[in-house]
Amino acid sequence: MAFRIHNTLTRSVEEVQPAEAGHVRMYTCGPTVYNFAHIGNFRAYLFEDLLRRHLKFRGFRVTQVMNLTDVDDKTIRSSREQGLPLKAFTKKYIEAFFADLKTLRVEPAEHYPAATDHVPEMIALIQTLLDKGVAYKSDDGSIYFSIAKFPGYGKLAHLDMSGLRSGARVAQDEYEKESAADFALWKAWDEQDGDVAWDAPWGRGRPGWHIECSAMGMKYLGPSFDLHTGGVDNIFPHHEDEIAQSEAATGHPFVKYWMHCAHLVVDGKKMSKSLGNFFTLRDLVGKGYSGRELRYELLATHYRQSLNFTFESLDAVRSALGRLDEFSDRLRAVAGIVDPGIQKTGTTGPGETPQAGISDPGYNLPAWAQQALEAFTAALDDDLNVSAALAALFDMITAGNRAMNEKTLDAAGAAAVLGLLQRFDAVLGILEPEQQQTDAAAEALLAQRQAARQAKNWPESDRLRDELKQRGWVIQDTPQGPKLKKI
RNA sequence: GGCGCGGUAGCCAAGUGGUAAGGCAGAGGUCUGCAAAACCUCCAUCAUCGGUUCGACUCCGAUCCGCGCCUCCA
Repeated sequence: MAFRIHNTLTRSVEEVQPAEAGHVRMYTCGPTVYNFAHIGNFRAYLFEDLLRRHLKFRGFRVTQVMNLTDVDDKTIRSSREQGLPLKAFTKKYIEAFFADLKTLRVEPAEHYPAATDHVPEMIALIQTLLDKGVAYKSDDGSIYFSIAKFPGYGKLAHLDMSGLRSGARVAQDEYEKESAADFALWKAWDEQDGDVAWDAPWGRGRPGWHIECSAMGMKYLGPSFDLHTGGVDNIFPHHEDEIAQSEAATGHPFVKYWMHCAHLVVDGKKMSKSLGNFFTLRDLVGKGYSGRELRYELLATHYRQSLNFTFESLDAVRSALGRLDEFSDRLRAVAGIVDPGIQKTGTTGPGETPQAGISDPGYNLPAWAQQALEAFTAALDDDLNVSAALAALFDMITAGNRAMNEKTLDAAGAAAVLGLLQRFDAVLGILEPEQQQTDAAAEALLAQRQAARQAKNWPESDRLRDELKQRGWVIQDTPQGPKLKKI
């Protein structure tokens, strides 16, 4: 089995074969840092994270670049409205972005280049395009790319540009372009830009949007690299234009595989502020959802399928994760690893922190776990079919719980399955629970209840259980003793 | 108008030319002092209408509905 992905360029599923064997170079379109990112944005970043993690799971070395677009119309406008220099304005949102990625357990990329730190590279690229005659300067001093000079234009979006040249849709204010579909490589300075400007050989101004990704992608990954991703809305014009300007400049194919994730909708509708269904990650964390829960919700749908975000399904995630945690706890108990979540009353305190061997997966794996590993791998190999991978995981949980009920899983087997879970989690990033804070008062009540139980004082025992429930804790009586779970 | 994606159980969501994964919720049962957790059992004929086929949810056509792109939105 090999890892196969859907390539937008060919509209077919292809095996991942990087130019350099075993090393994938990928460019993932990042945020425009003029605001807090919303959950739709993070759906894309989580898709990219899954891609990255599965590549690594498959043994590839990954070099990932994610750009930070810190100069564009909206960014300039907002920074001026707030009376802040561009860098000072974007700093806040860049920091928020990285904090949000951490909340969602996204693995860091190798490079996070900011557009404003790479203007010289962009100028050089534009100069090359001017020298080659595929770009031209308009009356106002802007530089445009002439799509008529690039025969392959439209190959990614599968657009036939001939129909667009009629001029019917040319906007009034775009008279300076030779063709309506030509796009800006460089925008001449105007008053609205304030002090946001750089000097180029052809005049003062700022780079167009598309050029940053070409310049930075090539700088960090080479003139030709393996993978480029983004949301479907980036296919045209952004990625189409990247291909045109990059390939026109270098004469080499820019990117081998293009992957695009579908959008997220909320309750079946496009997310918009006017509908009141627009959420940033921060909004949802504020409503009490954890990064882990949101990660699961945003990750569990296949990336090429539009994701219907609902609070109902987000609540379902909480239950599903609870079952995952329960399974890990049981495995640890069987493996003889003291679980910090299990409060043993009586002789054993929670002091011992054993480093019991999480053995190398593959050894001692029960048949059902081996089967799960194979199904899990095959699912993700098939264009990141994460839903099927999760199904394999849950099938394993059912089989594993059954084995533990029947006492057919020994300590070594349990340790091996724990090791397998860790391998799964290297890809999914959802299995490690959030730190559960301990509550001394609750533990005292738990001990009292245990004493009441030993005295067979059931009314008192039940009363204490109710009291704990009031405080947000539910009790589970296990063979290892009673356990507290946060509701 | 052009191009593209999708409509699968109460909700979320995979999938296949031969009679539908998984999760959540729900019902019954086992276990438990009672619970909780776990396990077992049950719970859909795949938008509609035609067609192709021995056989379609899966292929083709039409219709309805939802969503996206068609110049800077992941």
